[in-house]
Amino acid sequence: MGTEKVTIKDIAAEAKVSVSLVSFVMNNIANGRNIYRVNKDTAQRILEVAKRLNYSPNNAARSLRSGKSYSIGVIVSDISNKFFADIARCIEDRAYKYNYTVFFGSTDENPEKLSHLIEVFVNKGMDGLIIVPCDGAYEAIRRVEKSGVPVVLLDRDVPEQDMTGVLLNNRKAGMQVTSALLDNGCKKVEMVSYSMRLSNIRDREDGFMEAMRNAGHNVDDSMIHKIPYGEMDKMASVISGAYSRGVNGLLFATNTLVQTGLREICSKGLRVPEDFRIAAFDTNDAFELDMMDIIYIQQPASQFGTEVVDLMMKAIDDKVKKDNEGLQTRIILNPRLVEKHPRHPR
Amino acid sequence: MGTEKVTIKDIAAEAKVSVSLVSFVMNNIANGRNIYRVNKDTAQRILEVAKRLNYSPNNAARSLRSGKSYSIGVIVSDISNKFFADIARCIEDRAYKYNYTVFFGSTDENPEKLSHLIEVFVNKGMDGLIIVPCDGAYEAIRRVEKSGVPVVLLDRDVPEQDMTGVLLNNRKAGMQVTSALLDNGCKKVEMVSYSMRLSNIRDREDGFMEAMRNAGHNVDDSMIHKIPYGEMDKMASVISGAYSRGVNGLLFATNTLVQTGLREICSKGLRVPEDFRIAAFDTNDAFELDMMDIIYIQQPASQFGTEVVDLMMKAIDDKVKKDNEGLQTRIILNPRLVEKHPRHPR
DNA sequence: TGAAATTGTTAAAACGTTTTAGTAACTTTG
DNA sequence: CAAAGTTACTAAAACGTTTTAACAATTTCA
Repeated sequence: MGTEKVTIKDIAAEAKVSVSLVSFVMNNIANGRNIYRVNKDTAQRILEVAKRLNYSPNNAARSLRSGKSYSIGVIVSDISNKFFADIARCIEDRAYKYNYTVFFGSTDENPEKLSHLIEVFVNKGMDGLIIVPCDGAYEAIRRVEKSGVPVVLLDRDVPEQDMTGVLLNNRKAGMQVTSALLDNGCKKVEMVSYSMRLSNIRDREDGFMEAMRNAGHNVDDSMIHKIPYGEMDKMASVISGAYSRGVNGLLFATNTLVQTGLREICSKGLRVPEDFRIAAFDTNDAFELDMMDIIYIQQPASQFGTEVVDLMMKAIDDKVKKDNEGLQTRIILNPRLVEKHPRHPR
Repeated sequence: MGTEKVTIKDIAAEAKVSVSLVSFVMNNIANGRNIYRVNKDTAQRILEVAKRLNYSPNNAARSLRSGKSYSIGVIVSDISNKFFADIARCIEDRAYKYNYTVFFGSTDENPEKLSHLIEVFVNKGMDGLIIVPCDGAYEAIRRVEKSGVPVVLLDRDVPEQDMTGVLLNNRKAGMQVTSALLDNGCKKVEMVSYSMRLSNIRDREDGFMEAMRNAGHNVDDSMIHKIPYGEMDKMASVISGAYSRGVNGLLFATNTLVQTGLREICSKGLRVPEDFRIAAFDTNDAFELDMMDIIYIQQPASQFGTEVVDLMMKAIDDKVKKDNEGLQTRIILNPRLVEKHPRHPR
């Protein structure tokens, strides 16, 4: 019972041609090219038979022969984080258009996990890797790229080396969101960030500093509170410290930070926006709740997805053509500022 | 430069044996069996060489020859929904233990999309499909199962046919959460649900009705407000209707519904839990915010993941053994009630 | 002691594609 | 009208595994 798989051979028999010809037609005519000068009518006949028999190529055989897997690996820090989940879906949709499939993996900001995932994905024969770098994994990323596997960075940069990637203009975003806090009447603004050395976070911090300076504030490092990743319990003292210093505007560097920060603020019985006005980067299910009074930077998830896949396809293409050796492209996307002030703040 | 892929042939040459022997060893000895009576020492030597050369099997070749792809497809309604995202990660982790890889797809509750995904996944040669059924796609699911592809249901049942699957005891969950609302002093409780015919939602509704009856309330259908999927604008009138009728407890059937419901409640300037006490199923980033006063049913994501993958592995095994024809297993998980009442409600 | 069973190993076919190197059959050139 | 070129097609090798059938060499059995 069931799917007696129809192969290229069945089509060849049915259409009374050789398997080679069928292969040519499937690969080239179907895509608009005709570098193998096949007769128009024969090609048509083959395509018709293929459709009638409901042919679908055997991926394993195709991979084996061509050495390509028609799949890419995507390594993010946490696929269940809303920001990455949204991008993941866009990547998937875009890759589907190129007939590529996508595998996902999460590092939890752990460089060993990242190295492990790179190894697993390379061993599976992925044609390329889209990577969200984490602190301490830069060497591993450089190594796999040097070994000839196309790599495209996402969301964050790798220091001291130009690599192809798609990033947000985080500096600009940091300035925008800080200015918005100040414009909303905050006299004393501080920032809560991670201590990890990640390009996106550093750029957000720089943007914050610059906007503060531009607004005539004296700025120094003590205005940015850095929490080590995984030590969220430090948030309590950060919040109470800020409150005691009379801070009335808080900028959080990521959606995970703002989540914990808000929880802390609530559990202390403090109010938003009366005691603290809140601003953050990325989005979060909670922001959708209209009760939230918040300013945040929305990242263009679907642009991230399409651009990063397009870059990857180009990189894979260039590789088989041995073309473009050592050329890097980087795409910088623009942030979008969202201000939410519910009608009934109460 | 780089990964000159080492094959079984290289190992054979290095260890001075035939490729067949290497294959036997890799497939059987490595897994503890020795059905091919290979010499212990030879086997050891081969394994050592393999490790030294950092061998990793070519998946395409292995698939091609064996007819198995060592991959499974997972079709959920929306992979960016927190509930499914959490389960997805657990499925992935569990499948990895069996050396299987996982592909994901989202239906958005659209039966055509589901049929399409089934076709795509089957054509890709998946060894089995884990499916969250959506309304109207039951025929397609039965068909693919009949055609011989192992199918395991997740989260929801398919009516009028026993199929293998992992489900929550939604009836019990509905009773628990309704009782909790009543215990918290709600005198008049109603439910907001979807109009889709989904087993999990129907069971939750049944549980609600039963708990209400048990508590001595008169119940009828008008106490359950059914919103068509994708017509969330209907929420506004549901909320204001409930408010005008003096309802003070609301049970939402899913995390998407409660999200919209809360937004609506806030934007009307109503308060939680003073005006409405809120209860729901599934979780959500927003629930993590401690400001939320809410009662909800937590589903055991990691159990869902492990059980569903284990069932799948068994189904694939049974299939190659032509064993177990027509036998169905279903696993019913237990809900966990969470009550969150923040210390500083406002 | 000779036949039968067991152990350890290998050769070779097969899986479904892609791609190289060819070959007829025509058509164009000089 | 022969040489060169073009068009339309094919045979066959290759990709890296798994698995069947076979074969020595050794051990067990009667």
